[in-house]
Amino acid sequence: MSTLGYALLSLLTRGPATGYELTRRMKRPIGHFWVANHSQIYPELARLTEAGHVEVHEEAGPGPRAKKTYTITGSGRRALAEWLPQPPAFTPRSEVALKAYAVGAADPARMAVLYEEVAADALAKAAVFERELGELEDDPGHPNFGNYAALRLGIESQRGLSAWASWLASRLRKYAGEHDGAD
Amino acid sequence: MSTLGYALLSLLTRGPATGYELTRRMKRPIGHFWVANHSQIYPELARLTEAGHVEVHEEAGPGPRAKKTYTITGSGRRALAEWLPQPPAFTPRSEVALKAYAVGAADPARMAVLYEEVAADALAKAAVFERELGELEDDPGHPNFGNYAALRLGIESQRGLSAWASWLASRLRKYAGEHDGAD
DNA sequence: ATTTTCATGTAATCTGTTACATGATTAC
DNA sequence: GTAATCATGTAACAGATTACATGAAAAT
Repeated sequence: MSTLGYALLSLLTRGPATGYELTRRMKRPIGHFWVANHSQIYPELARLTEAGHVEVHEEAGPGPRAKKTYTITGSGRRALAEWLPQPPAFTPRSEVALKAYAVGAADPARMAVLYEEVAADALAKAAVFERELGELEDDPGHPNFGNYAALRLGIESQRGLSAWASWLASRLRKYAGEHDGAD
Repeated sequence: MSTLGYALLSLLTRGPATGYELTRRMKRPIGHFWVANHSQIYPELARLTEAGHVEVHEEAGPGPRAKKTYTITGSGRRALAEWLPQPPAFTPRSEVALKAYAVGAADPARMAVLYEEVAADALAKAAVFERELGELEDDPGHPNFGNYAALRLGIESQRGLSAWASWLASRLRKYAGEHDGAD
């Protein structure tokens, strides 16, 4: 099964939902860490249904097609519980880091502006996460502890990114100041 | 142009290379932040050549085909210099965070083991980056400053990840201790 | 009246992974 | 002699993005 399948099962542990609702749930807070759009979600839900990991309840919908509400099954819960403790796959693909690697190929003053923006954006994101965190409990027994744990990772990451971007921006600013007009 | 194209141009700012060599250069240190395999790289080099961003020099190769050495052109440098200061795209897709979000659906003792491993792996990675950093200069004027900057981001990220994973592991350990046998 | 929300799907395209395929040279 | 390294490609498949397509109900 694909990671998206597990992501949908994870969302369905919070309660039954339609494909439309899952598309929205993919945004807050899980969308900060995993994104998918409806054109990916609908076919994946069909696959999960065929595999017996979810069950569908159909009703008359607002549009031309039936509204389908999905519920996670025992088989779905078991599949999720087996996948979770396995070492997470990590495919490094960070455009921020890639641009840093190539930073010498661009104008340092312009790159300083970029990293000042990156630092500010990261702090703003951290603040958003912080606000969301305030509504949750730091208790592994609470059903929303997963949201809490994921948000804490987000805050940690964004703060680290902001600190790094500030450092790089100041280095580039200083260098640009020392070398402008002279080259 | 795709991000992979810019990644290859970035590598070529460090000097001419064959597709084979670029495949290896994609590993240390850039591969910590951006990965690609040769089956992606060869067609992309053909596209870059057609676009005029790189130039090819052909020689007799060890195998049945000619060995091709690629050099970045002025057009390639310009394309790279224009791309770099633009806000980096960020597609959140973190399996670690996704698993944290669903942590309540698995056995807490097993998940504690997972996050202890994640914490240890992250520290090990940070140590590798640290060693690579030792050979580089903290000076924007130095041609390898990009490597330095990227590695510092890697160290920052891995340390943050490790701290977070340790926190989560201890929370889960404590919870598992309080609740084992009782459920 | 127009826009947003709810609701579901398909098609085309792009990107990325895994596997297949060839063959010389060098190291063990 | 066997394995690793150097070197380049293609094909099949999987995963993700953008665009196309429909239509009711509610809000502005």
